[in-house]
Amino acid sequence: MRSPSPDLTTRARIRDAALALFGANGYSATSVRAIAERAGVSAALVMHHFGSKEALRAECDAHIVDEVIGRKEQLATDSDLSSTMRRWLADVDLYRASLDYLARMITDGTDAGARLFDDLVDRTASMIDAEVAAGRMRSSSDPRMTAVIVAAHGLVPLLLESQLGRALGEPGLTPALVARMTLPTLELYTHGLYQTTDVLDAATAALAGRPDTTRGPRSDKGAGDPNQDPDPPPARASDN
Amino acid sequence: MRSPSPDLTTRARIRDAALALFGANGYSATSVRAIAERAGVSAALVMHHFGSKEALRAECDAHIVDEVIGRKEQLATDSDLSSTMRRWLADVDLYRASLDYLARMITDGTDAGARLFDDLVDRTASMIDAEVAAGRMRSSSDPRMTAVIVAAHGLVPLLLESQLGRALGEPGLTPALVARMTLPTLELYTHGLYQTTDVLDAATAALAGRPDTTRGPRSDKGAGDPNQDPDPPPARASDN
DNA sequence: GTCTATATAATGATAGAC
DNA sequence: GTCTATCATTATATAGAC
Repeated sequence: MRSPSPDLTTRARIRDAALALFGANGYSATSVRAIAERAGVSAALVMHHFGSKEALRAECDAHIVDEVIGRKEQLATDSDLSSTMRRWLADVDLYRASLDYLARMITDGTDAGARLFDDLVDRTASMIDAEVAAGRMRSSSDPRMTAVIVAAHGLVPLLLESQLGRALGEPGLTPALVARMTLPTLELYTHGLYQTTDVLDAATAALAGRPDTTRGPRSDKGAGDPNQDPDPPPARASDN
Repeated sequence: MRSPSPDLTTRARIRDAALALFGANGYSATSVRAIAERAGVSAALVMHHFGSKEALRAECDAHIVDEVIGRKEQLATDSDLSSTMRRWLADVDLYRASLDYLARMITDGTDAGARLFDDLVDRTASMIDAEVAAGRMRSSSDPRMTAVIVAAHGLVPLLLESQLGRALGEPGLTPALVARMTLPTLELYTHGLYQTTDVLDAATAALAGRPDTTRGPRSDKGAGDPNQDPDPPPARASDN
């Protein structure tokens, strides 16, 4: 499973070793010694090159950001988080270390992770704006929030890599699973999930003020899909 | 920000302190000493009660699972992850520690986290099945995958708590933001994002075999929304 | 049950030889 | 640039007094 360590400088080999271990086990669960061992050098050499464990992490952050923004990579390619993610996910096994590290950056609350996320949201917002202007996407009642939600949803394969894999009977996120996600995702983004506008109408009415009048033989709370029920219709309390 | 430590047994106070610190900083970044200090006891007492740091973690896991499944809580309430999440998110500030810990359980790849996720997926699948049968939701081309995706999307506020907050100009995930997410989420689940079925049709055709015929003046890859482009139409390579 | 004191191991980091 | 040897600190965990 280890990369056959190509022809890199020692410094780069150490950085890659750190990146892989930080990504797999987290920053504080990874010791400088473990990184050194994986890179095939002494622990002292790691310190010699980077000064401190924290500085090594910073260099990993910077390296991943460079990879995502594509400062090196083949020049023609798109150069944002979502397109890089798509490219990496298409060859999950090859890029697992980078994907894992990226996921930790975004969840661990580092500055670099925050910048990546904000950039992703901004680009998503612009993209949606353009598509709406072109008549290809619907406009939302809250474009900024919608952009945030869509951006966040796109990160799900990254954040839940192993869970998605296991829940679908595979050891991890395999290329086959990534491909299999495409259609259902597009279905969701094309038709939604609900057959009718009942739930949306009820929520709109509830937020507008009154408990909603258009409700028929309400089947009770569907019990499912998270982020529902803004505040479970106050069982007629305020206006009665 | 600390809970004024109510009238709990020492053992429970230690467990709550551990839960808060594990959730906020992660397991390996949290020392037994720090837990002891927060609980107002000696480090030795922590070991006396739980035997080891790892055992303490196990007890935290078990406690959160109990809270989620609702073994104690008010009896009438629903008792699964998604309804508990909804309840906790409605009072984010009060339940932040539990929410943070839950997020780590699910991403850290522990057994307990895996069980919670699988349970969430199963319940989501059942819910969707029932709604589809009742004519309130659309059926998917891949129900299992759709259930996994919907379940995963529901976890987003948990996993990206701080990112969502910051990207929307607030210090964290506030109750106001949680409420603000409802409508755009329902819009997405009701109408989708795309105005037309073009992208979905193209993907369906591409996956079916040929590079798709129904395509008009394709505006090029929209560059946005992750999980798109199953394999970017092979720029006529294989069939030519 | 709760503490102080301590054992033992691992950690990040430094010194200095080659 | 790279190593071995070592330091100072912190970690988990134990012993034993109260």
